[in-house]
Amino acid sequence: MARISVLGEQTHEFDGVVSALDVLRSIDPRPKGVISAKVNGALTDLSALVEDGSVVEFVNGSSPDGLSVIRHSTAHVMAQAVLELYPGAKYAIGPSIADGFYYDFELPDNQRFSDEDLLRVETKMREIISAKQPFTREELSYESGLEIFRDQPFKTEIIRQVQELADEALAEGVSDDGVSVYRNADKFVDLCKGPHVGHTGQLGHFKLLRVAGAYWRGDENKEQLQRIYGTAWESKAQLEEHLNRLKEAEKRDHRRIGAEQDLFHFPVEIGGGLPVFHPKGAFIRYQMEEMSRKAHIKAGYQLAWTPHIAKSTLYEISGHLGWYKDGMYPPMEMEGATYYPKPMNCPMHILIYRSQLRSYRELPLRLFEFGTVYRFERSGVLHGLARVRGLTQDDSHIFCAPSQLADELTRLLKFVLAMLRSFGLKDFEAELATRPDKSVGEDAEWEEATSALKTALEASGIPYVIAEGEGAFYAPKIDVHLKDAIGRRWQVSTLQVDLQMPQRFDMNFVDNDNQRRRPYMIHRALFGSVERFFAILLEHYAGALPMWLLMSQIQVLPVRKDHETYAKEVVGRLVSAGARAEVADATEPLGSRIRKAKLEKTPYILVVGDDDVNAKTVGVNSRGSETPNRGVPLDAFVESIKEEIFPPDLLLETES
RNA sequence: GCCCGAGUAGCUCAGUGGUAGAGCAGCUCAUUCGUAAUGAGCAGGUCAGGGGUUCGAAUCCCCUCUCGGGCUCCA
Repeated sequence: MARISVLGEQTHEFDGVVSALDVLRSIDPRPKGVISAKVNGALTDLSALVEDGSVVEFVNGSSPDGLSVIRHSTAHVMAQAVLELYPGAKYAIGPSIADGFYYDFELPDNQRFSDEDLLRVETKMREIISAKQPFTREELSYESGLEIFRDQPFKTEIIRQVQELADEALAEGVSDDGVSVYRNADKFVDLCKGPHVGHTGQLGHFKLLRVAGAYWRGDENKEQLQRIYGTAWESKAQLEEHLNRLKEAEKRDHRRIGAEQDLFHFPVEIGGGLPVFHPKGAFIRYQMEEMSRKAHIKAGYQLAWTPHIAKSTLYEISGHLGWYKDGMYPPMEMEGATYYPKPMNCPMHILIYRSQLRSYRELPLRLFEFGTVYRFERSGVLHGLARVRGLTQDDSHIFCAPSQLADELTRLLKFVLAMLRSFGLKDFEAELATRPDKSVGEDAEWEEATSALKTALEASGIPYVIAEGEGAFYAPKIDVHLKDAIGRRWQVSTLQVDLQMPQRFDMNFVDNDNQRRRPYMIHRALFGSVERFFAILLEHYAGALPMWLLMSQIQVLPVRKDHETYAKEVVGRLVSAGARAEVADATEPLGSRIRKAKLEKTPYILVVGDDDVNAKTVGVNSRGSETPNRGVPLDAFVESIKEEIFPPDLLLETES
């Protein structure tokens, strides 16, 4: 007799041994969509036996756990297909990942996958899927495992490393008692912890996406394997939706929009990762920066300005030459001194602080600068504006008394979120990154700084997770992530409590008891880098940026040449109301000019013809709307756009 | 940096060993039009660069550069 509770239902009783599947069938003779089970909270095969007294929960293919099982099983099918097509291929690991899966291979004779090969692999996978091969689990000793995989160096390496890599190996199917493997129909066996779907027929809504290189165990000193990425879903509809999302993401690619809208480019003559901004792009930057500067000044920051290069001494004191020399541009020699392009602004801001004796009355002292820094990024990591070699940080350094730390961080995080929200971004998550293994400083300091960051996070009300050991070597930090319009996460702002620089630069202030004390230092980038934030905005808005950022907000289109006088009058009204508007001369047909203006994503296209000249009206085409709104009185239109032509007023938002 | 892929007009692309092509964009002229492409003409190329094979190379081979997808890295 076995008594099994089903989550959300009553307890069932069975004679003898039962599997999760038996339990499921006792509830529903023809269950649909269930592909896995959780027994006492642990994800397991439906075929797994369930002990007396267990609590069982069934996992649907559309749930996150269910999708992960489908993806992992699809990865196995892919490995089976590759091994059949390439006898002698070595296979490494094949986990499920966000939206899909991958599997790493080493093909015999140094063969490489091509895009056509992916189609062949897909075809083979579909054969395996139609064959409805069952996934069967076996538990083996280490010795049997090593025997089965004697020709598979990656598998045997995983098994052998069980002692020193116990945790990692656990995820690959190695446990203290031995190893588990999964077989499909005697044709394929893989070292695997599971669970899997019952048989391959439960799979099928997948697509192989691309082939890429990947290092064995993620170590660039080890061999490079070939990785195939794929995506897999429970239903055809979900798969198609995902493929559409990928297409949508491609359309939103900021590099594509940047070219289409003539915003920026990367001249080869200048070098990789070094963008130039064209007039329209530069105007957007200008608006971003001006809005930000004004907000900072209102929020009690003082502006700073610092040069682009400095003597090596500065970076010896700051420690950058010790920790990050590889990421710095190489030095220049001049008159016996060695200069480096700056990789960070903080040492220079510290020198401003240190230029005089500071009183506790001056604290918190908040310095702010759009500081351009240069970092040597390896060629393969460059990615449009999102990863460049010359970037402008909206960088601030706040120096405060220890007692002010928690309040200052709370205030700062609120400011950061208000600024991000004023760009129309709404969905935030944060990570609190704690002390890494490779770090400097006293435990007590780390403890204090980390707890101050936590206080700020709690006060902000945004969700956060702890990223254990992910802090910088000198500081715990908060990283703010945002979700864009199509659900992608981007890391933007970072707040760090520096435990090193104040000591390295021997900073101090005179406290109210006339004693000299060490100030605390907070580093903060809000956009992160202006370039990257620019890219995020372009992708979030799919190129249709908020009106206040744009150089051209309104285009006025006279129907015929003889309407141009009135069109100019309209532009005059708009400009005196503070908008940026221009006339598109009637040299081309109206339809053609409308099309052009719409492709440029102009927020408002005003068409003026005979009726409008007589009635002092405009025909309004709003961005995103298909149908024009004709005969709008000019005064009413000007009134309606009064808000959106100007940058949002951040101070109002921070106070509310 | 490493693996794979791709570079043809400003952009999107066709051209697989035999005279370098189209559409859009640009320029000129004509057209004056009420909501997503008016017409005609002109101009535009070291086929990424270099080397090789060949009677002949955009096309085949080698090297380099740049870009893309990943990996590693990201103060």
